[in-house]
Amino acid sequence: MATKKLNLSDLAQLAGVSASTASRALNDNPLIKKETRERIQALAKQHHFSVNAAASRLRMQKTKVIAVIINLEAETQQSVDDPFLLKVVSDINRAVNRQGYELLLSNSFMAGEDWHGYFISGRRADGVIVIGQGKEQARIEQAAKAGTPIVVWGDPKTSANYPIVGSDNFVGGLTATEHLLAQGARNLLFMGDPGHAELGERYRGFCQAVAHATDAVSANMVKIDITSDAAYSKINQLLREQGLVFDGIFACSDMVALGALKALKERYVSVPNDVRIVGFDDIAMAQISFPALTTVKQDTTAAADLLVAKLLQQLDGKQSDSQEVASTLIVRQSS
Amino acid sequence: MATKKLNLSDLAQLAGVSASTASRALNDNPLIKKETRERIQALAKQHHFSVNAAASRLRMQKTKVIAVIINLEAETQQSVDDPFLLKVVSDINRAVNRQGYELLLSNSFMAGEDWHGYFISGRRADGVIVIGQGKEQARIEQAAKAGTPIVVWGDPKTSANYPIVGSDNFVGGLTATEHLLAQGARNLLFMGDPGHAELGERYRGFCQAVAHATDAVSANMVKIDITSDAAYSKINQLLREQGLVFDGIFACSDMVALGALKALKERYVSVPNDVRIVGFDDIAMAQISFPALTTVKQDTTAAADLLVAKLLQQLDGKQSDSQEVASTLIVRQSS
DNA sequence: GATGTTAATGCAAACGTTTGCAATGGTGTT
DNA sequence: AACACCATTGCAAACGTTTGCATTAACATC
Repeated sequence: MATKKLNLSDLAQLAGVSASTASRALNDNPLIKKETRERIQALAKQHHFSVNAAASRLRMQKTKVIAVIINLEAETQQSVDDPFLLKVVSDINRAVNRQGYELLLSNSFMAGEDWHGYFISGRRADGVIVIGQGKEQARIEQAAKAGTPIVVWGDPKTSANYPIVGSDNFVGGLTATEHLLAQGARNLLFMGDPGHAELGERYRGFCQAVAHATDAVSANMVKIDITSDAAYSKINQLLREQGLVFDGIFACSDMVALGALKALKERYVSVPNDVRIVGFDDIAMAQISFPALTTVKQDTTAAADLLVAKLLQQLDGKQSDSQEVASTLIVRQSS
Repeated sequence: MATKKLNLSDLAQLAGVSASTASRALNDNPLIKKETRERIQALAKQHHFSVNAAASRLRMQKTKVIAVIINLEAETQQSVDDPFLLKVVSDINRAVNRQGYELLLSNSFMAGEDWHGYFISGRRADGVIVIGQGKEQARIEQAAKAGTPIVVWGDPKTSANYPIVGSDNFVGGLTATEHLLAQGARNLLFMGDPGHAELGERYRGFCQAVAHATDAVSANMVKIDITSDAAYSKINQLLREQGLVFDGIFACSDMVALGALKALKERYVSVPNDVRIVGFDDIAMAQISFPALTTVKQDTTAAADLLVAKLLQQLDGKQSDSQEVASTLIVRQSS
């Protein structure tokens, strides 16, 4: 049990200096004589002193905190545990820490409508990273307009008054679909929800590949939630009602792909012989599934670094724009 | 673009009252006449005013923030993206928010050695939730001894000076193994790392089931990292060097189980006919894998609520003890 | 020896809230 | 009419830093 709360003045007194000297010493300010600095720092360590962040933030007008908002529309229970989302959070956490910032994990529930008010005016964070554009960007736009330093993980093609970092979803969808065609699929199925910005781009890529195909190709789209459950039931329903009317699936996410895969395997449809499947994201499960899943890998690590870098730029008053990170097709056994 | 930073005094001036009245009004203090309160609250909303959290925390000596530390020893890149860990974080986030607290996501890197100094003395959080006991509990113990309000997700059987919430890993391991035996397995394999507190308990359950078996049973343990990759290579190695010397696997986590499953399928070992597999955690993938994975489900939602409740109790000065949450065997096709 | 120069440190204000206590005005009681 | 009482509001201090400016001491310059 600590005896009492030790503050900067107490520490200064112990060292026989003033609070200002102690403060400067702890911040390695060269104004203070080197040996004094080291003596005070040693004393601080010895007494387990640490600066009161609340006081420091109040005085400095900056928090050294970055808020991360997981931006899901319906906050559907399922999509929250999509491993991909959480991978993104994890990578951002790393990137944020590396820059000496802390990560405040938030969601629509806590932050409410007025992000600028809550985070920035409320001095809870210096900037905001939003994961997922969602279907409506009103709140993001409003926050940006209010002057919030903000960056978004989403589809960089979207024109916006804030920078967006994400994969080239169009090209990703295009190459995935071209791959399906090259593997001999002629009756394609897109599974996902094109109303969602990023998924819409993937669908556009899908359509373009189909349109430019040399052979006759049929293409369908089924709009489903981005969960493996939804994909599983949908495929079951299709097989039941229409039989095997497709021989290639481009799933908007790996979770969707894996749900579809399971339904097919249960009905003894051979993958990749009867149906070829390509997913998106390259979550850990993709290479562990059987057959291993062909997918479009998103470079979340690079993206996280970019997101943080662009946010810090804004904190420095500089402008920054949207940027794409590479997405690469990883061919495995499912196609 | 907001005109200028609006503070409480400004708002008070706009309302024609003093800052103290405004403060009380915003906090719904019944000292203030109801209509005055509502007038000020409306004014605050209208002007997008929000309280400066830094100042408030400084004055109140509490932050309304809870820090969550993901406590991985080697911080192995792999285990960080175990979906289960992130599911726990996600559930805790929900529970924390529900109690009106915010979640500061941290890790060993930021927090350093002295958790009490960093979080509590540093006024970054009011309490700490640690995910994972790890192999050495020195830092947790030290923080608890220093008076940090702290709770841990881990194995509740461990005796400690801080409350631990987690599944009954022993019983979980026991029932999983009994199930394997009941399904006819006689040559069992435990995959995991018993040096890890929770996994050690699961292994103890495993051993007990083996010891109490009526038939002659062989049991082996392979110590591996808790990743699907490690499991995959290990099973491959075993098959190559020794052939199929087991007919039942109890994997310490679903990720490990799925890695093993893949290796078996690739070598045309039939699951569950030749080998039965049981995992642990019940991550989303467990029911999507093929065959669907039998596993021991951990009730992370209930655990998260408990963790937060116990932490808040400590903030109220009350003591709280370790507690187990139910773990239930979910039988699927892999056994 | 007076003066300018530099290095090191201290003083005091400011950041924006919250809250104990005092003050005000109105109402009811005797 | 004097008093007590209550409801409502304001005053001012305190939370613990950081930093512009003033201060001090030491030392070199002319």
